[in-house]
Amino acid sequence: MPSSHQGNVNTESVDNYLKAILALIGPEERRVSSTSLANRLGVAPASVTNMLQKLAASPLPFVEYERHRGVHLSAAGKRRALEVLRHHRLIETFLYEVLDYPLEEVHEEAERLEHFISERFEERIAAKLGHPKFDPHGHCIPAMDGKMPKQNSKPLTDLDEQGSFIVDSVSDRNALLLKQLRAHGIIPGAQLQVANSSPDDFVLRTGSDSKALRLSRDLAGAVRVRPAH
Amino acid sequence: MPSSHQGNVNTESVDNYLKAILALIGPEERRVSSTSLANRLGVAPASVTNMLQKLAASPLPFVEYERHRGVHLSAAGKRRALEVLRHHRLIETFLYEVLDYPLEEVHEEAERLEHFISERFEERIAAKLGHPKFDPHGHCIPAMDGKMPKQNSKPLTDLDEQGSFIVDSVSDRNALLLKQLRAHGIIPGAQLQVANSSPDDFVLRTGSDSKALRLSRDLAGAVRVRPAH
DNA sequence: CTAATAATTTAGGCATGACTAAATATCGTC
DNA sequence: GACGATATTTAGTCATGCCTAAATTATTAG
Repeated sequence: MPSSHQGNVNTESVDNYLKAILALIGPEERRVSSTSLANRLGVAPASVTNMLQKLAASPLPFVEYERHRGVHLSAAGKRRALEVLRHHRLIETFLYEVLDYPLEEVHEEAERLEHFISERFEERIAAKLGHPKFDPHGHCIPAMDGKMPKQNSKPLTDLDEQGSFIVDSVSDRNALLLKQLRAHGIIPGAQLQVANSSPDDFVLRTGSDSKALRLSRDLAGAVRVRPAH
Repeated sequence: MPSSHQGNVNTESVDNYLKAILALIGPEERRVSSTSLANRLGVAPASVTNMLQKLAASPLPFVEYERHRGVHLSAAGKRRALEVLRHHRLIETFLYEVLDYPLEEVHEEAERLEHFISERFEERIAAKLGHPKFDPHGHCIPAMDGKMPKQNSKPLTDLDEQGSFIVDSVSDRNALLLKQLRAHGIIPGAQLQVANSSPDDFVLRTGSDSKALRLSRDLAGAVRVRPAH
């Protein structure tokens, strides 16, 4: 029987649903549709409905769900999702800093291990790393109480103006893109001079290199930046 | 669908069966009974039969099994069992050396994580630790090719003679006993002067302490020693 | 060598979490 | 406001890995 804290079942699968919902609600906390969850999780829409019904039916449920109206996290669900996200990002940081993983490989390993580490493991790697605030992709690591500072970065594909920016974060969802970005020196903290931005090509220059780069939309879409103050 | 290398299914559960069989066959490689497996794994005997039949029926099976005659590992099964054991012991060493876990807590965490780490993780922690040969309980860590040097230690409860011994290893199966042993300075490498050995009490003196200790059979049974050369 | 006991296997179920196919709701457009 | 497209849910299956109860096979004592 899988572990539970309060009537809730707490499996790897449930964790993944909660994480996916957290990722999809966005800062405005919209309700999330079954289809978008199914896409994100790589399962059939019917499987999503099934799981959501199960989650919503437990006492102290992790989600609020009404049929045909999408789903949204309860306080307990958000707490759990943030805990798993904290695990994920701490593990990524640990793999990168302590075990010298290449950036593009930390995500997959963290994705597996995040479900199985103990509170002690979490605490120990956090201590070893000096309680980091950001993972190696530049994503913020939720504090133990679930607090996350709000984000003031924008996708590189959404800029209104040209100018000087700092790479805030890079997406961890595609190892290949990540490797290419890294090869161009585009990692969190890097400085970018963003020039022309046509809908399909993003032209810029990095701090380290004097010749201009041209990024595909895919590549640029994996980068978030903030103004170089 | 769970990962597989060669027709074999490769789940946490399967790993645990293989590890348990490996532990129970002993150095003489006896066949293992369903009941002993059931006891070790904490499942019903019928569940064991079920699993063994499934394992034996796959192409390139992990086990050889004939009904009513016990089970034994195939070459592939032994390879897999040793790989998981290597994971387990490397993780224990890592938790102890790098994350400063107390000795008696490494086992439980390793037991969970051993099933989910990648080859890369295994390789990286091994490198970080300088390719250790022994885990913090004093157990030998199988090499990548599965080789294990043979053991020349004996249970403290099985000694023929009194005299001077070195603690070879301590059992990891009971955290409480382990903590008590540690409190008495009985950890791998410690020197022991073994005196009287009645069937129920084991009297000895450690290198570090001048007054004699009296260990219960339970406690003594968790210790293996070798002659102080 | 047989009978009782112990070990093992068979049979039938259950929960989890996926799937497909079919039914039903909702939405956007005319 | 109705209709077709799309999204969602229902219904029915399946594999995994566990369970209990009942049947069967082995072992041991007399």
